Amino acid sequence: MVAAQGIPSRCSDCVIRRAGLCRVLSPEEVGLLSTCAYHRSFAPGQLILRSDDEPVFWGAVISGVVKLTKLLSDGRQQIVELLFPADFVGRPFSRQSPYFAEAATHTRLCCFKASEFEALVKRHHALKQYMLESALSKIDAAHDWMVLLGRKTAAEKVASLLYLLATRGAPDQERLRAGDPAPSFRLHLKREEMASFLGLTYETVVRQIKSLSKAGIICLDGKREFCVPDLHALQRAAG
Amino acid sequence: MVAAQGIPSRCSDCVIRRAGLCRVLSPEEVGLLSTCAYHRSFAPGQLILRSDDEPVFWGAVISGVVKLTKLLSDGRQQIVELLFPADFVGRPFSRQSPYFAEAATHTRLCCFKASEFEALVKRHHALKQYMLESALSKIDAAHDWMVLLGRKTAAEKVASLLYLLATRGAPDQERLRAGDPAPSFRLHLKREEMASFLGLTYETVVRQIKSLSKAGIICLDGKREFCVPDLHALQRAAG
DNA sequence: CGATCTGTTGACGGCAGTCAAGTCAAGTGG
DNA sequence: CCACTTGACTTGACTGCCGTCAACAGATCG
Repeated sequence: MVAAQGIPSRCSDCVIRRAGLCRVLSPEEVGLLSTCAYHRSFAPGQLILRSDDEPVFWGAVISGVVKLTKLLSDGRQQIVELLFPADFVGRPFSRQSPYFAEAATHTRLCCFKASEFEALVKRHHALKQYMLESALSKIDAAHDWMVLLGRKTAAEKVASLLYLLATRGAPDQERLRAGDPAPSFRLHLKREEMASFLGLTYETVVRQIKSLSKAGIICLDGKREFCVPDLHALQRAAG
Repeated sequence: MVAAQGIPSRCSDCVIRRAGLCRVLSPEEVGLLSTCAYHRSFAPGQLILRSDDEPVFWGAVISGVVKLTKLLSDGRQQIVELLFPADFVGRPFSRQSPYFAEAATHTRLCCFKASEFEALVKRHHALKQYMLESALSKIDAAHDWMVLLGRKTAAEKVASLLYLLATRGAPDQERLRAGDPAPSFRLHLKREEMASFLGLTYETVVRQIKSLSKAGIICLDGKREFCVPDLHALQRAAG
């Protein structure tokens, strides 16, 4: 765990005050949480949590993208989840983190002590209800991703990821919706990270992006800027 | 949903009274639940919940194995989870089931009304805490399976599934542990179901089982009876 | 300027999918 | 009891998708 300067947070004017877990907290509960909360920044590639470590803090993503990864003993790696702003980082009620959490982009977290958060969850039922419903949603998302990993072709996998990032991976105002006039969006992941999330190699990701681009389903502007002329076409390509 | 005879349950002498969600319920809470609980039997292959339907009941597995499956629009299928005795069946706090639930073996469920169970969860904090912790565990398991689907070879996938079934898929007293003297255990899944869970075809599963058997890591007795001479060897073969 | 990181492209090969045929056991019905 | 069907499983031949390996291009940076 890397030492970092703690900046006291003021929740009332926080950009995620009305989203994620903070949304369900009453002003008093936010006050309680904010007494032990502080902000931290992470550079791209920087480790946030180490697998098997006992985490000392958890947090909420304020900005940036966090990837959760697991390793096989011989080094093969799989990204198992991507976290976006307002998502919760950490695994309550376990002594060991089941995965590595790593900043994919420059990332800001609102952190709080693990023990104090667990106590808060146990006492505050709206928060516990939120944690439960959000865990159930994450199970649904994991199941969807298992279908992708087990049954989709490389082309469908890449299309699925681009669709996900276009519709979910950006701040609300930047998200694409059906009918939008082909705005571009920025890809926050490297080719290698896309591959690691999709169960592919990065060469295959490169080839499939090129193939989608040739088919006119996406257009590239540089390496990281995409536009999607027809969101439905992308969705169809995703299977 | 197939009509079936309801049999009033008596929880106190139920085989799963001390496991799963029933374990965390006080006698009074069990009493409350049992007023709306009834047992149902399902034949192998019989549908329990249909994807996109609004479920009218949820339940707990008393005996048997339940598979949760998802479909792609062209019919490709993926099993996303297997449920064993004491596991909870259903997706609370959602109007639509995200998957099909189907009996893999002859199965008995203890069913209760969806609405009454949700109300019970909202009021009883020990139950809500159990549902939360069990949801978080299921996320961990789903993540592990994503690593399998994304990164493991066919041989490792089959070995992983056999390891899982040997150590988790049987009633407590039949589970294998390291050092046990190679007892045999019964495989409850068809080759096709194994393939569907592993992201493979059933021909590949057949070939990999044969290959593990030739390597002496497992031995076959008929098609469904397995023994594992060395559990560690199987674990190593699982990657 | 070289070093490093990220991304691209091509050649080649192998793992696992596809297609097809065949075995075996359990049922079913005359 | 036998002929037939059905479902589960096995095996072989072939193919192709995607992984592997290698070279290279472009950007960034000290």
